[in-house]
Amino acid sequence: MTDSAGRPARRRRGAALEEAILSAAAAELTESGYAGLTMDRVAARAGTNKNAIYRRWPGRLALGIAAYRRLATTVQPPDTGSLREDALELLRQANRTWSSPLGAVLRDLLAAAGGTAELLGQLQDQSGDAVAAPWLLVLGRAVARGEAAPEALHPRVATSAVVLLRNEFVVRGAPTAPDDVLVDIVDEVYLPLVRGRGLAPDV
Amino acid sequence: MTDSAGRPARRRRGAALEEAILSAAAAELTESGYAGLTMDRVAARAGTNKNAIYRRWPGRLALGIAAYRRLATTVQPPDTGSLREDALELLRQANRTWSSPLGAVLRDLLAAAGGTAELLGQLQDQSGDAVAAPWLLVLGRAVARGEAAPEALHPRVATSAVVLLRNEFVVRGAPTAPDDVLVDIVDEVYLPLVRGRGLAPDV
DNA sequence: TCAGTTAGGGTACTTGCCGTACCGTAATGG
DNA sequence: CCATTACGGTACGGCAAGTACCCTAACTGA
Repeated sequence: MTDSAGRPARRRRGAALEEAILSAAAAELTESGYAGLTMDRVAARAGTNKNAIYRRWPGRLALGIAAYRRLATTVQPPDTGSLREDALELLRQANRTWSSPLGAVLRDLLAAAGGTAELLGQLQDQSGDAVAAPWLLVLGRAVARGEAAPEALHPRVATSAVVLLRNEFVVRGAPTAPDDVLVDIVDEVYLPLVRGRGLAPDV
Repeated sequence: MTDSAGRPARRRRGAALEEAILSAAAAELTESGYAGLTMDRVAARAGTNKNAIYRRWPGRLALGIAAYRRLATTVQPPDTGSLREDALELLRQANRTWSSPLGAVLRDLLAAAGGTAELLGQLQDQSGDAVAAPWLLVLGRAVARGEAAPEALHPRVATSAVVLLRNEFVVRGAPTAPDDVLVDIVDEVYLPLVRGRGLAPDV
């Protein structure tokens, strides 16, 4: 016996079923966003039912986060030899991510997690620490080249550009940030910040 | 005839009814947050029914935004004579706002508006432009005192501190940001940024 | 003053989705 | 080969958004 999709009647269990559920949830997430991620649809798409889902995840949000994790792409740290170009490239990558449908998903998940540190932590790999690493890498090279002050190797300083960019998405409803904005952030904020430190400590 | 709350049986219309609805919605928002803002409860609390609400606002989100606007407090720009203290005070005000129940409401509303520029614009008065003004004011005074470079009078530069603080709330689930973080933002990012500009234009 | 019009009030209903419960049965492991 | 576990099917209960009607109070202007 096979169903209409040709799925064998063989009953899946354990990892195989979990894989099918996550895959279906990820597909729903990309097609319809988090708002369209309903338990019924995921179950139907995975060829199973809600029991199997609730046995693995406590609710819709947890499933959404788990499904998102397999969609998130990792950042590729550039190495152009110029801090300005490296920073712009990182911002452009971030801009592409945030302005893609996946960016909307991530924003919805962050909002749904809304202060639940436990769940937020599972997203932080993609939105927090995983973001800081490439910036510190790029900035470290710039420091070695003398393009930036060593004091700038500070997580908050290093990631300030991408935080400012994210603000564009949160406050403006911009579907995508124009390249001007990225250039502005780099030239008006980021480069002056990482270069011009240690000027006059006490004013 | 009066109902159990003592409301006169006189049927309210127009502005009076709208006021009652907004007032009820604002109360629900403060007590139960945006998640607890249901049309039925607002209608019951206002002593009316959902018809009157839907005749004025297209949906729950629009009502939530309208109700939020009457809860939002305006920023009081400090003038301590020191940019560092002014900036810290502005950050502390922002920190109080974001960490209050109202902050959670604002975050939920921003998320629910999620890219709808039209609705987002109605919140922008509270989260965007209204934020920039006091920072530019404070920074303008600092420039006059010689505490900051004139080039720093740029909206993106002037508001960078508060944007970084907001990031703490979005990424970490922190209910409130420790004062250390505010000091860190001011000393490690903001002051170096607004002071140390115009160092070496071409590197 | 008195129709005629507008806008509230009351209520019931449809739809959608989360989360739960129950039961029969296939898969698995000893 | 049987006991146990986990999946499939299905049916609910609950809640909230949004819609549809109908009745009636409040306003409007001739």
